Amino acid sequence: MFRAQIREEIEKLVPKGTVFSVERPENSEHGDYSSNIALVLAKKIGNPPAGGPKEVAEWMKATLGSRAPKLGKIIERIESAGPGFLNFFIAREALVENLSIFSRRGERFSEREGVGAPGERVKTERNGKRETSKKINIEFISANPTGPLTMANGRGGFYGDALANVLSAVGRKVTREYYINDAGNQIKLLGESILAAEGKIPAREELYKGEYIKKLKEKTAAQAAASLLKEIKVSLIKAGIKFDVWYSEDKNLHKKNELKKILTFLNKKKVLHEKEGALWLADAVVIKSNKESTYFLADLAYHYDKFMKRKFDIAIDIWGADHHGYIERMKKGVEAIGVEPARLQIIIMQLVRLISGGKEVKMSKRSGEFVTLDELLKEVGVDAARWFFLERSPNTHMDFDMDLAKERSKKNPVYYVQYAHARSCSILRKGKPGKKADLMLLDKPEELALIKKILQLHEIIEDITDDYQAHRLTKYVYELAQTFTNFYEKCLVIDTKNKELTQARLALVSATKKTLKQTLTLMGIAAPEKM
RNA sequence: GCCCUCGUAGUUCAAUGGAUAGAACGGCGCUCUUCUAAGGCGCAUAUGUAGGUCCGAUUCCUGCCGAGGGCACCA
Repeated sequence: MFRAQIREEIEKLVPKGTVFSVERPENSEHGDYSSNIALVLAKKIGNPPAGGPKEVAEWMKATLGSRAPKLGKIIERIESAGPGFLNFFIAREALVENLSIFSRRGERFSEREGVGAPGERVKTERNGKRETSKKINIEFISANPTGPLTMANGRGGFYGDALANVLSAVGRKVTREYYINDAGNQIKLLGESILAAEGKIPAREELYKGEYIKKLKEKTAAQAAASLLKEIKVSLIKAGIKFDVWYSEDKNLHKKNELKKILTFLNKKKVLHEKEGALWLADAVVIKSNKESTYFLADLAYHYDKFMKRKFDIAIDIWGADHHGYIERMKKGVEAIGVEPARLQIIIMQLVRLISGGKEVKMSKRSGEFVTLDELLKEVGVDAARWFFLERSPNTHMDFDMDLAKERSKKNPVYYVQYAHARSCSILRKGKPGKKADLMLLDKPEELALIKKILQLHEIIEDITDDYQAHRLTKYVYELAQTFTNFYEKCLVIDTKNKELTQARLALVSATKKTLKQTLTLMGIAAPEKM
């Protein structure tokens, strides 16, 4: 809200296409928002007025101050500072007004409203276009049904789930999808692994081992895959990860002859060529010399289905780090289909190292030595597991310390945040906020800091909508919990000697509680009312 | 050998090219006869290395060192 408005007003004054920042400075002395526009502008034009960044900043300050009635309401003052920054200080009236609008809203997001002030749609893509109606397909986990989900699948799983939550919260039409590789070589290997475990055929290096294979005896490959898929679904329910579509490679592509159709389509486009008896698209094989199709061809058919048949505007694929080499091929593939490659967004989740007893636990799905998602959840709980995975940026090679998650569970940040929520509930049990609180009574630094923090959720959501960096949620909600706790320490909420102030503070606590719960809900983490 | 990701405090991680590089855990010292002490306050400690671009680099580019992962007519 504030950030977008400041940006809009500045844009009116500068040449079109000028790239500048409006951000929250770390140091509060630098205002609530700050912009580097003077630095950028001084270089581009020395005019008006001729001079360096500082002069430009002074000019911007004066101009914004007098020409922007909209800003006049929300900005108390503008300062030019440092090497040429423009610092904006939000007026208390504006904070209070927005908090009061915010307080009247329900606890859940409404798709129509988006997040933030009611009636205000989230603007995205930085160019201000309203794109809330975009259809987005988000495909994640998609582990082969050749074994149970591992804890590493949890990382992409929780991340994808939270990202999907955020995108739906701003009104995107989100489809959560799990692609089931129930055709091809892996399934064949699964069948042979069972036979080998039964001693019917000799064991080989590439076959799956592990205890779970033994439990599948007597089953055909297809039966085993179906049974494993069922287990995967149960694990996902336990993890609280929801899917809208379970897309079977076998049923939706192979059985429907889609591979042949995509081949014909690509042939017509003349993008395929023959080499050494195989058929290629760029430097990847689509039909092997033995006439079998490759996984890549199936993936082309799958993405054709996503973009052309089901008409998704954006497809987000969340893959493990071991697939990074596949990105370029896939991008070229969708381009060959006739889809702008930017519509395919691939997020790579780096590998997770599991640390137990101070040592790395080596895992390998094929050898059957791995920690399953079920085991992880049983060990540390869903909330802690979600928190730790969501806390990290996708391209961080993260360590997951089991002992830390268990032993120090009381000091886990997730409990700190949940505790803040429980504490706010406890206060609200003792005093109910009335309808008419005079929020202008809130003027202590701790109160204002808390209001600002609450109103920031809107911007966090907006940022995630732009760049899919869902790990911002954990950082934000932790800061919110800290800001609230700080307020709690300094400001007595229920004060029998001052009923007006009590009402105002109760309204603030109520807004905090809602915001904590909303954010935790986006992350799929419980917000307990008592702890 | 080629490609991708990463290298920040004792540890695990933050930081759209911006101002004094933030947290948490661990360490040390304080702190409650007010609504949840699972709390609060204070202190110490960091950008692997050598260059380059820029008014400004943890961020972009190049070399080197180190860690992980990919380099199949597997999926």
